[in-house]
Amino acid sequence: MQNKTYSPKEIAAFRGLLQLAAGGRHFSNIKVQDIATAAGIGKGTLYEYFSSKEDILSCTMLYTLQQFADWIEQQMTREQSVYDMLDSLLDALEQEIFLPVSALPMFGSFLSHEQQVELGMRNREKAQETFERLHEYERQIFARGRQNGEIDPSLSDCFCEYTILSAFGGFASQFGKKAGCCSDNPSNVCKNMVRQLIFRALCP
Amino acid sequence: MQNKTYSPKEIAAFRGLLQLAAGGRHFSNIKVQDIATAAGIGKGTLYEYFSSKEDILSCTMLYTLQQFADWIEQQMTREQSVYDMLDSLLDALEQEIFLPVSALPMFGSFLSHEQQVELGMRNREKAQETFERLHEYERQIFARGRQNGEIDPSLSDCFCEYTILSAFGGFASQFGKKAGCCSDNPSNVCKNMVRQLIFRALCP
Amino acid sequence: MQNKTYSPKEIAAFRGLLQLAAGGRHFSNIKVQDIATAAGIGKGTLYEYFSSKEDILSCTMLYTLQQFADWIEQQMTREQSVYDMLDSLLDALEQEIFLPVSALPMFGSFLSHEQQVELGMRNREKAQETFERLHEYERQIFARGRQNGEIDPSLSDCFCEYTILSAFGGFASQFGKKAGCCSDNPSNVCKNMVRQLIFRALCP
Amino acid sequence: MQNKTYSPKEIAAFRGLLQLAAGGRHFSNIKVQDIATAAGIGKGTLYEYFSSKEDILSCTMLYTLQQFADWIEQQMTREQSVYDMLDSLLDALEQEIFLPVSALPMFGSFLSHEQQVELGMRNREKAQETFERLHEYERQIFARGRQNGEIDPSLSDCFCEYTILSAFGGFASQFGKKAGCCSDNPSNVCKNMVRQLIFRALCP
DNA sequence: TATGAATGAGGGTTCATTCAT
DNA sequence: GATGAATGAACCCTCATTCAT
Repeated sequence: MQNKTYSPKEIAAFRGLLQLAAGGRHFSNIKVQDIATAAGIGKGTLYEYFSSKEDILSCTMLYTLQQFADWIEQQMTREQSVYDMLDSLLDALEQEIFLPVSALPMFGSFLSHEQQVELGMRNREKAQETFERLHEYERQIFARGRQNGEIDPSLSDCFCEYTILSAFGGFASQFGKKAGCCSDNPSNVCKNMVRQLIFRALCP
Repeated sequence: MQNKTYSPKEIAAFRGLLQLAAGGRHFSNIKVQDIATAAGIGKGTLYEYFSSKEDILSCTMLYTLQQFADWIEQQMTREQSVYDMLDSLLDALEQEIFLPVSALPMFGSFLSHEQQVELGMRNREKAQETFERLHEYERQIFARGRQNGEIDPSLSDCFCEYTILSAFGGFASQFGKKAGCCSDNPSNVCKNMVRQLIFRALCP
Repeated sequence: MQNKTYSPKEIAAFRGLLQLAAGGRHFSNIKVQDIATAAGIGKGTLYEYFSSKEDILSCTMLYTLQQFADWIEQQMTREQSVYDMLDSLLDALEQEIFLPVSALPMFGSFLSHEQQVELGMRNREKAQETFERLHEYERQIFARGRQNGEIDPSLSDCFCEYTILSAFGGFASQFGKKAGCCSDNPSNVCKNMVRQLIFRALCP
Repeated sequence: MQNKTYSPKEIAAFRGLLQLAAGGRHFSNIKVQDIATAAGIGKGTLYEYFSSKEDILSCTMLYTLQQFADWIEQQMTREQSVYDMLDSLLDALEQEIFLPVSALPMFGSFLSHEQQVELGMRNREKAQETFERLHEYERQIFARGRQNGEIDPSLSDCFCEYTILSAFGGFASQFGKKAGCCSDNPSNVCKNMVRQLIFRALCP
């Protein structure tokens, strides 16, 4: 239950990588030197904490998943509606509280399924545990949404999840393009679209 | 207006690359030798037709965009509802008529925005032209949908496009995972979810 | 029974490595680039023929063993005394017919026993076969020597082999020092010492 | 004349390195961390006493040479035959009194001549002095052997030295292979072969 | 025209050395 | 004094690109 604690250098590496990923670069195009520079540490130092470049990715993803799960857990204690929670999430992403929004794709289609499966080589158990934690929260949130009348009770958890992931996937994609099709404050427009898509798709 | 015609070797290269991308591999992880092998031609031959590995990608994307635009154009001549057209599209993707469905992410969030912008190095004009063709079709389709009562007239083109791209992005992502959260025929379940998401998000 | 045939590039690599080893450098101190340069080919080319730096060593050793076994086989057909054969061997080494004499240590104490055992990873069978061929020749030569009255019949094959390896080991070691303790033509003095050591140790 | 005295940490480093070398590993394959671990001290501490990895080797060699010269000097005071002294030496090596026998190659062909020359960077004078001491003892021992009728008077010091070095080189090499060609107590067999080779080669 | 052998720039990784504690 | 975390030069190896055939 207790999350692993990370050394400052490890966290620097995580943040460095996420920052680079936020630039839209694929992991294959990110050099170890880039991560080191972004983290403000020496290249060799990375290998004191990680066994390989792949390991950096896998640990970064686990770290982020854990941060995200912790954040969700905390949100769940507040008595808020599903859509309020969604707004909090959009704000948190934008403020890069636990993840630069632009790094989202790294957790989605950016990774091949194989890579996502391999994610855990070193962390398989922790990752599995965290995934299950997140799934459990998800189930609770959807259940609450159905009770509140926010989510159409006829919709399956599977569809709800697909809706949300798609909306965020599109969000990150649009966000990356900065301007998108709409001209004034792009961030707000994007957020509104995410909110609207999810609302329309899930409301009774 | 006239699409460039491609030699058999070029088409072999396109199909080879799309086939590899369909495996979920990112372009950076695909070797030139892999493309040559998948295309059934020699590695050196690729360089007779393309100036670089990047060029292969950019030409493949243009080729696919053109194929897609041609397909849409053809569909538009038929008097079908927007949702029928959507079904045709889902079938076409599944039958890999112009694009292995799993290669879709390569055209979406898989590519950084920078890469998408660079797409055209060699093909900028052609690509721009084709994008505009597609946008024009899109506008016509959305307009038709609003007239038919299939699309809520209060929704902007921007939101409609975002909805459709998100749904397909999620589709490709789920498709790549083969099984997904739902057990029986995954392809049908996926298609139903795409259809349902778009319908619920756009209907009046 | 048929030795593998080698491409010109492979042979160039073998000769390049032996030439470097002849300089007395240990394998760990020889860079892949050094081998490539000594062989007169590109660094990348080496990896078209060998899977790793270790593989270059292991193949070079097998090649040399085979060359040596072939040479011995050929010598055995001539009706010469054991000491004449010894002289031929000393000459052949000096003329680098199959091995620069200074590279001899590479086949002796230069390599740890573990390395010698691992020698064959890729070539284990071929190496074993060649070692056995050499052992068989050795037995025949010692037997002939005993019949000729050149070798004391009371001496075991084991002691004879130890004597010869020690003498050549010392030879290579002295040879490497070029001058050694004796001033005029060092090569001849060395050769005479090898001959004398073996003769005195083995004669009846 | 007075040997340098060494601190306990220096001696720990010497012993650590010799122990590792006894495993048959070449100096290039031994990491500084390995030496530190084998010596039971911190890696940084090594650099308090030695200027570089090379320096550790060079000092270890000088240390061992001095230990050896002291041992020989002590043996010379005893009135024993050359062959008795040889036996004492074989026993001492086996009991690792001043040098693990398996580390012998490091002092022989294991090192390129260049390395042996460079040995003294920091210790050139001390090393030269010790070498000369050893040479002087050697001369006295050979002279005594000739007087005793143990060594053929017609043999030069040069040949005698070559014989002994070769025999020990072969000894170390065989020793490293543990089993060798002879099955029962390998150590005894090896020692017997050394003794026999030297005896047969040098006796009148 | 089509090819793949050859290449070397560039990447991931190791490890001798330094230096703050 | 003793340490080991931090470092980056230098290594092995990959792979996009070229070019002789």
